[in-house]
Amino acid sequence: MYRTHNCGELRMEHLGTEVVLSGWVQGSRDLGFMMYTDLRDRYGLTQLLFNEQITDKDLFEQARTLGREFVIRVEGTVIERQSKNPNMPTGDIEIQVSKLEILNASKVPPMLIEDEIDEGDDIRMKYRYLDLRRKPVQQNLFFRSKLAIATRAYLADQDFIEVETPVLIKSTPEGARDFVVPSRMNKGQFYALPQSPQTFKQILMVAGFDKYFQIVKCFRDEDLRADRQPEFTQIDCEMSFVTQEQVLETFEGLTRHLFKKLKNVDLPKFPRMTYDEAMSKYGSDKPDIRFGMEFVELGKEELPEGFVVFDNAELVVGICAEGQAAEYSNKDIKKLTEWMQRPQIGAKGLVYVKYNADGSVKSSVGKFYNDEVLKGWLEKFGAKPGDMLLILSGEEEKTRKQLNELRLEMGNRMGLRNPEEFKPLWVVDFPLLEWDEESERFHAMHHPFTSPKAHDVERMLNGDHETMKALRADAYDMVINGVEIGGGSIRIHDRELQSRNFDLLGFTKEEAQAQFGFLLGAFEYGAPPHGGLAFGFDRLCAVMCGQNSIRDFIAFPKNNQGRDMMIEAPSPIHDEQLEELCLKINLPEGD
RNA sequence: GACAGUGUAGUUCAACGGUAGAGCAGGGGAUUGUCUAUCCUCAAGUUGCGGGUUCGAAUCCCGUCAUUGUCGCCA
Repeated sequence: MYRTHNCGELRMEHLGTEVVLSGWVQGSRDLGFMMYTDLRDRYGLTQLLFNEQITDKDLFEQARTLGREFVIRVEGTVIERQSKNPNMPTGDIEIQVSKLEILNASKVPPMLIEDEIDEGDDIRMKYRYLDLRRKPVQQNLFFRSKLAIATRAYLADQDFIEVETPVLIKSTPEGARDFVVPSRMNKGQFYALPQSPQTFKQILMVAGFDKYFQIVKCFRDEDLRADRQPEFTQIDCEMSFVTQEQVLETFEGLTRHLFKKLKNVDLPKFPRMTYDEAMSKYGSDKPDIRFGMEFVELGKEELPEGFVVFDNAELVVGICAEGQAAEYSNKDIKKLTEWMQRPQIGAKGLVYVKYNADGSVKSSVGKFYNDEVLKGWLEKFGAKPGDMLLILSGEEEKTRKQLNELRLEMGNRMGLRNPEEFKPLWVVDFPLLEWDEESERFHAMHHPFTSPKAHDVERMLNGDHETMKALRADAYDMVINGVEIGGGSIRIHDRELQSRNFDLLGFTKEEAQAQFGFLLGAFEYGAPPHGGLAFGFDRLCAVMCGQNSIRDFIAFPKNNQGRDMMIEAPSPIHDEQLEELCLKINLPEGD
């Protein structure tokens, strides 16, 4: 037998008990006359004692050979510590070891298995099996497991059925780039890995399953970020005979349940915000509403002519940073301006107006506007003495986007983005279509099966180009703390409307038939009204734990280049494999 | 594809253009209750790689690779 107890459970009540423990050597403290060794497993740490006066001499010498991360099995007696450690759950007891067996020695590990993570990502990923021994990383994965189990339990209780959908499916040109898999039996042809089970879940609705969910891997071959992996997990859901309202209520219920169950947090009813409101107040379709600092636009009446930059701007808009007037010297403003001018943000400049504590006003555009005008701005922004306005101008869409970045940065600097605080909301009424200047055609903002709002159907069937841009969809996103957690829509279940949508998206009848014929076919045999959504499961884990990177919630994540540093994938394959698949590698020049 | 940062001992980081050094880890020793023990001591380097400038390069320049973050991209 390897163990009678784990390394986290022994207490004073076990005094005198003969126990067997197995685990990893965390480290040893050799005081000469006695030696302490910490034994670790997933449940905790237990101190082993080797005592000159009691321990057999050979056993003591054997204990001295133990190195970090050796796997050992010990037999011994639970005894009370003479000097207790109140900081550890097992700190009152220790094991007087009578027998030690080295199950497996270990090389000196390249990193310390301690809670504090100091190493760079590359070494952590290369030795992920060591990194995963760390408590904080293990806790993340336990959290993820509990979240998945709680999700299944909740949805199953609401009569959802979990159905697995295929991983080898068909490539479609819409949306993200597909990962493709060559088919040996169908030479020259390829499967694609699903970007999501979208069409399958709709088919399941046509089949009458009514309420479906799946915790499922999805694949997108796009560039990566801290919160984006090439393979990631969704809680994918679909329901029949529901309105948008019922979908939102169902999954707001799920989210509230998960926060209560895993974080003991009672979330309030989620506020709703239209896409247009989110864009005009926050410059983002995923606003972080843990703090205010909402956008305020300056119109013609507040902007007498004189400052040519503002005079010619499509939009002049700013935020009010409370109590920051005294915090920013000219030099700080200059640095902030340079930060805004980085190519990633691309602002041309940044205008400030300081409302000093003594009531005086100072501004970078003081030359162009008198104090009366500036005070008018301060009033419009609701500024108090001590506050500072930060104002941008330019093309409408770009300027909003830039100000969003500035607002978030100021929120960070001012400590307004508390990771322990959770502010969810629904963003609703997304546009149906998005005009793409490059390809000069419409893209589906959500996906090609998204239903327009009922009152927009008529306009969609008959309207002109500008009308199309203004169409709104029954599409919605759940946002928590500025992170898009999930999104979905009511789908089109009417074949005519779906055809029109494909039309608008620039599909010919033949293309639509070739890509989505199976779904269109299914829709001809009685498709129920349906809709659903998908949550980014990795992101939900990270947000609930107040972290930005999803990598620490994935057991074996990939790096920025999409490489698995531990198994060293992707990798070349053998010529025989290529031949079997009728593939030839044709690298571009220079590689 | 673009921008920025990083790359030095196993690891985390220092080092004005002038002898590459410290903490942790590791080896050896001391140590009568430690708990990230402590103290003494030893060992450890292609400064990512390739060029260039210079009397002299970890440091400056060019290229390249790796890595992180961001933009583009991600219906």
